[in-house]
Amino acid sequence: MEYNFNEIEKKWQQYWIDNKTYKVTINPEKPKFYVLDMFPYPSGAGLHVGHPLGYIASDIFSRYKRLNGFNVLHPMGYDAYGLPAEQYAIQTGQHPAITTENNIARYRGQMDKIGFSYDWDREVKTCEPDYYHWTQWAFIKMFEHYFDNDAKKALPITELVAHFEKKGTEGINPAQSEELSFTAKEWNSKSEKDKLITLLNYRLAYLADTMVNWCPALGTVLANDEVKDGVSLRGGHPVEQKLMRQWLLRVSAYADRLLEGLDTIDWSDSLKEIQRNWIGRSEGAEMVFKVKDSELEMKIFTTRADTIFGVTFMVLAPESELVQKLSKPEQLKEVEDYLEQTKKRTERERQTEVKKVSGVFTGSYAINPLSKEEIPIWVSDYVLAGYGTGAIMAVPAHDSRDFAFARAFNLPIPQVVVPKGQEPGDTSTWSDSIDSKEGTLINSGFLNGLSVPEAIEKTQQYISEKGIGKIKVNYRLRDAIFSRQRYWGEPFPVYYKDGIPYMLNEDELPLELPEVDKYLPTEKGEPPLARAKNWHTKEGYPLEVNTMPGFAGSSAYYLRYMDPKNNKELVSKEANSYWKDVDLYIGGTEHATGHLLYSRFWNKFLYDLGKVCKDEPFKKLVNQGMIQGRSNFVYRINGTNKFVSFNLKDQYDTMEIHVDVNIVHNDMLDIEAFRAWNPEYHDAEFILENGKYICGWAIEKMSKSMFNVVNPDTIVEEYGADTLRLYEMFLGPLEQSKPWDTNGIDGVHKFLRKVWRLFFDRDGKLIMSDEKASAEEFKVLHRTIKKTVDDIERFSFNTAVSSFMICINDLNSLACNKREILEPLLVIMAPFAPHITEELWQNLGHSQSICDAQWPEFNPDYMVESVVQYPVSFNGKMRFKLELPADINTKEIEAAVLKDEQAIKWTEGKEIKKIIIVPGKIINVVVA
RNA sequence: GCCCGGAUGGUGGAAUUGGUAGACACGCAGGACUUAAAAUCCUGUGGCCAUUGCGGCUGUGCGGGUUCAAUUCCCGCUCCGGGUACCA
Repeated sequence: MEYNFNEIEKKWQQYWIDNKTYKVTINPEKPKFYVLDMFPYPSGAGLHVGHPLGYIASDIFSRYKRLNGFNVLHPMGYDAYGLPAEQYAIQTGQHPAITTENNIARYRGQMDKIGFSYDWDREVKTCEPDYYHWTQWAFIKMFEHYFDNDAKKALPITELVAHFEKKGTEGINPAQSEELSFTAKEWNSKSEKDKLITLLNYRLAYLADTMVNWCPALGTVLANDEVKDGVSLRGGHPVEQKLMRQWLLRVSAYADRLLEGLDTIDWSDSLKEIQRNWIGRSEGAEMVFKVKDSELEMKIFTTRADTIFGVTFMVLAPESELVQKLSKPEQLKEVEDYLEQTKKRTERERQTEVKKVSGVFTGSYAINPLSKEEIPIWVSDYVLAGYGTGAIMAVPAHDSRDFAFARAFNLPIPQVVVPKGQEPGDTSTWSDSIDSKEGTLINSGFLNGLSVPEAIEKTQQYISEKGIGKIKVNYRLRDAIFSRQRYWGEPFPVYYKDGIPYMLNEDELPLELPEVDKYLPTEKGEPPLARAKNWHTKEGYPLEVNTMPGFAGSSAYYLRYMDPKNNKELVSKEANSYWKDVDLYIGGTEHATGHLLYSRFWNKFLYDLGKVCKDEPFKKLVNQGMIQGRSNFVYRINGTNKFVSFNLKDQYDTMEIHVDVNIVHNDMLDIEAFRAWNPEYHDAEFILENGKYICGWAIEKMSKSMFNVVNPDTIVEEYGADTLRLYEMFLGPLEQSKPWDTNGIDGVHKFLRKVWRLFFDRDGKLIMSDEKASAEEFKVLHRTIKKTVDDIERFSFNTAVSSFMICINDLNSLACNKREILEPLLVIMAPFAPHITEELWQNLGHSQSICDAQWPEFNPDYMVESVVQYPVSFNGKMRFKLELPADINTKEIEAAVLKDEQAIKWTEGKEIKKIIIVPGKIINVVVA
């Protein structure tokens, strides 16, 4: 009987379903372990071999933990809302719910064939009302809370209101959009409407007019993490800045906690670094510059207060409100022209034309609070409205942007910092600003002679005392825009009364997504939901027509898995206090600044509410690398239908053509399949080398257009799921990106057949012996157990697979068929190749699934050696090996080496200076 | 520009704490079995030199350094990948 993977895999996949092998429930008797995969967006293309890489790794870890006595939560679901389904709906008129459901079914089918140990009873789909009920619920809660900077947590907005009623804004420190200050009397005299408008300034979910990334092609706004290089991440469409009234989440309030939390979690350094950069904390000072002959003031943020004597002009962002106020009548026309001109530039142009200096003088002057000098105020788009205060003090000598600007407009460039070991220079000869992070202050009044850090300290002290400014921390992280002008997303639980937003009652949730006649904006340009009939409350108030963005549904899904059927709350106390947090999260780095930041924010908010018991949701995170495509090429001789093999192509004038990698094996073209692949090639002729047609290859992105997409189904059919699992792991380190290359897959498949033959003879008879195993056999087994444990624990699955190969090769040469050895071996291989091990396990007479077997304990006694093969080196170069008893001491080893014949040959005529002996490891003889 | 990774045979990769570089696998070459093929098994396989035997030299992107000993640590570069950017 041969290893019939098709039959075996089908059999066990059915067995696992029938026996609910992977169903998991709360069990206080056992320690919990939560292994999570980033759930997929079910696209129309189905899974390709890159997707399961992380799933296989997490599955191995889950099974490993289960065999070690843990109660393992290992769920899967779908991030089902999203743009592609809607785009498709627009084109075809098909309801996105239907295409999404179809795609999910396809994904599920593909995943089932790989033999994952998911508890499918816990499946979630973000587009189902039972699920988004809790997305909407969380939104209402955010609306009803504000962030208290002193308590460093979210508190009910009612507490803020109570404070306002008694003391106004006095003595309270809330996170806010705009710094407001009013007395209790002022608050109490506000109208109800005014109060509600004012409160939006504090709510964690709030409505505001903000500059948004508007993507005309997608007809929606996008969050910062959905935009890259001025184009949408999805589709690559241009994005422009637009002022719109939008829902936002006050993520910035949690900036400090998001930053500090990174120190407590086990994520890769690079990922933590990406998040740190994205949060972008910078300490500095906020300073006030008075405007000459005016009551107005300019507020700026700087990290380099020490360079204030080097300021020769001020710059406002074009979007700043001060621009209008500060522009003198004689300059107004010019300023307005400039604003018009910058408005026209898209974000993309603004970024690509970084070097192009532009700006306009307002006609106003500011007064340097320290030097009392009058300095001109300019407007330029190199200053961003969204960061700091939207205004800067320009220090041209020590900032390259300010330098370029000063040069372009002939503004003075005084040097104020001299780098260590240098003399003050003539700035008119400079081609760029000079670095000023270290050095000594000059031309700076009372700061002269101080070092940079001393000067920063002294200036900050001075401006605080004089009330010119204050020390301030700024963040790059901005609040997340939460509205999308699209159909296929969660509806907001919001209605409007007199233009003011109100939340639905919790008992009215979920607010289900309505049907619409078309998935397009209305004539008036309103989002698709405005087409829905009866889209208002019982009382007739209109409901919100925006929907939530993609990251809404993925921000708390890991909590829902703990208690997926609960219709009273997101997750019960009981379930949350048992499962707590995700112990291992595996997914791609592409979510570093989106999902992984938002869900940490979302979780921290729920933590503040007391709904979850952990401040950080994902204890350990591992990024799997991307699987790239490996394309194959054929070479057609120009003007013919003749194809020449790779190594002969230089002799002809050829054209490189992509060929479907599925009809190429080990770079060898299946000529018949090629002829059938495309009618154009039906009569193709070939120039072969050694009777074969060899294809060229290249590493490219896996995509349909390059014909290099490989589906897991194809591999499963040809080699089986166990081979696919082993091979994806064997390909290399999990975290590394690598091309999919099937050239080595025969090796792992051959390995599984060897395993099979250890159990069955040629006639399919089980050859299992109950004889006592030899010391040698035990040594092989226990060496493998130890290696496997070490490798799994450090996510080095590729070396674990090779240790299995070594083990099987060794047992083969020992002709070992002893139950004592093979049974534990099956258990340690089970996480990697669950089907074949189940089958063999059953053949050994077990009636229970191998999933519930016990992990064999490593016994070091079997590893003890009586002799050591010492490598003997001379001056660090290994020359020969010397077998010595393991229990002799250093002196004895030295003596043994010195009298060894080969050692004598190497030391002949030379002086032995030293002999280094690391017992059990190495001997190194140092000779002159 | 800045930050973070990485570079090892023809290929994917291994070497976990500074201690035998190239495990394991693919590919290739040769051989066994076979009428033949497939499957399977055996041998060899970093490079150069010597191959009549032992063997010798060299080698982990490049150039230095530390050390008895460096793929591993330090300094300086080159190239590749990722993140990020008029962030004041």
